[in-house]
Amino acid sequence: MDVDDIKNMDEFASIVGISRPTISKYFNDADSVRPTTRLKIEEALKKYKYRPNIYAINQNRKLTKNIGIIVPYLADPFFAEIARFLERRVLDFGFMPSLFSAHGDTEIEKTILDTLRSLRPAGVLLAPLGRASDKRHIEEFCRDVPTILFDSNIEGIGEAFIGSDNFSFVSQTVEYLSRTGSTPTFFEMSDPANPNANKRRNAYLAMMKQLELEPHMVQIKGSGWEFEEIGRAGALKILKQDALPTDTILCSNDRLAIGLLSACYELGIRVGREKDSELRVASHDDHPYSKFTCPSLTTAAHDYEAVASQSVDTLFKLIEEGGRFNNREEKLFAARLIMRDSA
Amino acid sequence: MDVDDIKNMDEFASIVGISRPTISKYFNDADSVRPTTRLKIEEALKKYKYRPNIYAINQNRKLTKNIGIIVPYLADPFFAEIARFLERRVLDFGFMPSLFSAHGDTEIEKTILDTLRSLRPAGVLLAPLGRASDKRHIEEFCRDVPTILFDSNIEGIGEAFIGSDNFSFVSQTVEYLSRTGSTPTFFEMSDPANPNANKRRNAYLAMMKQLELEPHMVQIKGSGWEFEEIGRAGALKILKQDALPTDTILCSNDRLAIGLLSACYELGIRVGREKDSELRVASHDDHPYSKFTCPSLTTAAHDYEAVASQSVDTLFKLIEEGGRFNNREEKLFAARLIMRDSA
DNA sequence: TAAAATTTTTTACGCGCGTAAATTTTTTAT
DNA sequence: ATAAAAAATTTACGCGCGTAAAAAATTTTA
Repeated sequence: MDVDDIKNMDEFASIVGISRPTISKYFNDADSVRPTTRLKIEEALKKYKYRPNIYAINQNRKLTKNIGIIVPYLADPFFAEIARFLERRVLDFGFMPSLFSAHGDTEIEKTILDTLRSLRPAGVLLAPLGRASDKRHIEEFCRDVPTILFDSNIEGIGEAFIGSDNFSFVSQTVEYLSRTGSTPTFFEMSDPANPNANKRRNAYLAMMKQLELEPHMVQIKGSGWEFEEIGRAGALKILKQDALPTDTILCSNDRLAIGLLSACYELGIRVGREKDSELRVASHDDHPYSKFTCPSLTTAAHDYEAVASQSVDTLFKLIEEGGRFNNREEKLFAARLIMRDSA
Repeated sequence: MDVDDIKNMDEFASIVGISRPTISKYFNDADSVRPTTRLKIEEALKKYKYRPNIYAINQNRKLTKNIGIIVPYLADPFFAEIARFLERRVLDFGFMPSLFSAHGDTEIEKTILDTLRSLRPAGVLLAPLGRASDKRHIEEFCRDVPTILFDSNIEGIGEAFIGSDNFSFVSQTVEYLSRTGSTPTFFEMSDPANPNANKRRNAYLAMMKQLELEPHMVQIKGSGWEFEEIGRAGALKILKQDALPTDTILCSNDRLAIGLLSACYELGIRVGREKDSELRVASHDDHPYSKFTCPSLTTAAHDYEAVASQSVDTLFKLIEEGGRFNNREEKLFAARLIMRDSA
């Protein structure tokens, strides 16, 4: 008989013939009870499919089994992808991920933080908006909830930061481009909201200096998270003016590059590393779509898996240690150069 | 003084000088208390920033304020986009959205359903995987939780379905393509997991019959959710064999088209409606990236806003009516033809 | 100003489970 | 076999809030 009108743990306990506290213990850690009783419980579980009430559980536990995951913009496949890895890994630890997107909006990010606080999560993985974030708000949140920052760093906020080593990204692309052709011109937004963008700019300048090459920058205007459109509009303007200092472009990120490549196509500018090409284009991130641009995009790839794993592992280490680290760790992962047709 | 060591509603009540049941009433509906007391509560709320414990609330309410949102694949920007609209609208109703992605996996979809059941949500918005879904599992879920299906229909499951009118999509593209050039060949996966794909195929055949044109189909192999890669691989094969019946392609969806366009580019096949073009390509969905393909993609656009609004509105109507409709409504929205450069 | 209607308070109980302490039972080691 | 260790049980309390019913206070209406 498939009876599922079991209302509470008491009823279930009396059906199994085991006391409620033991059942409770089982649900907190299945290995903490004797194998024979565990078997009895699990057999009964299949017949009667009872589940403890989540709200009653979390009301009494000091620590819930929730892990908050916040990304700045989920419509960006890059974040959707990393969120996927994070979710999986959180589930592996037997915790429950809750995914939120700030949709590029400061107020939404704050609201999410407030909401999350009331969920009393065991920990939070936060990729902040960046410059648009309300730093004080985040800081206050981090005082109450064990939080790991990823992707975008905010100095001194959160118990640790896991991200990508922007210098590794840019040094590889710059080295490759300058070795195989003319000097790369750096293509970016003039006033980027993301801290990685600034680090990439600095890395470009440092790398050019190191190679004793003259740096060139093209900075386009735009705000918000519609990077493809910004890149496209900016590129159309620059290309029509014929204002490119060199015939090689290094984009700050792939989404700008996607926009730039569409502009090149529209203007009939051949992009690639072949002889009849007028322009080479490379970029950073290995965006899920960079394989399908025209031509396919040479780029520096994140190690999604590593960043996600390290973030989650660090968070659980943090939780185990009571929510505080003695010193704020920063772990950065190197890039892997992906050679495709655009450069 | 900014004191926030208020532990429970009792403490807060005594600080405000109002009884706890009244405070409780206020949090359930701010308008249900006298304006003067409401003011008193809200002033105190600013000073002491107390929030009722979410778990204790939901334990005793028959109905929580949670709304589950499930999409099949969040790394697809189409779903990320519609999820954004849904979240916003749910928040407007004063409810709390919880977003989940099945990541294209049947088991994950089932797990999400089980998880969601234990969250006792007031209602659920579900875009199922499609053919890969465990129909019985979903059906069982729908018996317990008021559920609206969107995007992908499963006959008879859920209290209503909100989606796009595939015939409207395909009829517009077919009509346009056949009027302005040669007969469109339908490009699709041979064994699509999504029910919309089947409806689009049927719509294509019906429309061709209506126009008294000979239908042509190119069906490529592939499974999973990496549609761009599938489209690209399939297109490379077909194009290399020179096996296209006509010089106009209508893709079942934009993601396949993105892959196809990258294959065309690689093979040096000029796509567009200009005289020197060899191929015209059109598609359906108005994917966020279809504006940036090379050339930009002529497509039929979803009314994201309308589908999202209607879905949420219908869900709340359902909740108000106690979780059951007398007859299962199906509401379909027409497409809008977006003319770009590819056809 | 009194009566009627509304709001608030008081009182009291229950939700489903965590958890601690003391006791009993079962398992493992000697 | 007996002692020691481990696991399970019993007992009992608390978490923070919803909610119902009755009484009291306030506001509105006549």
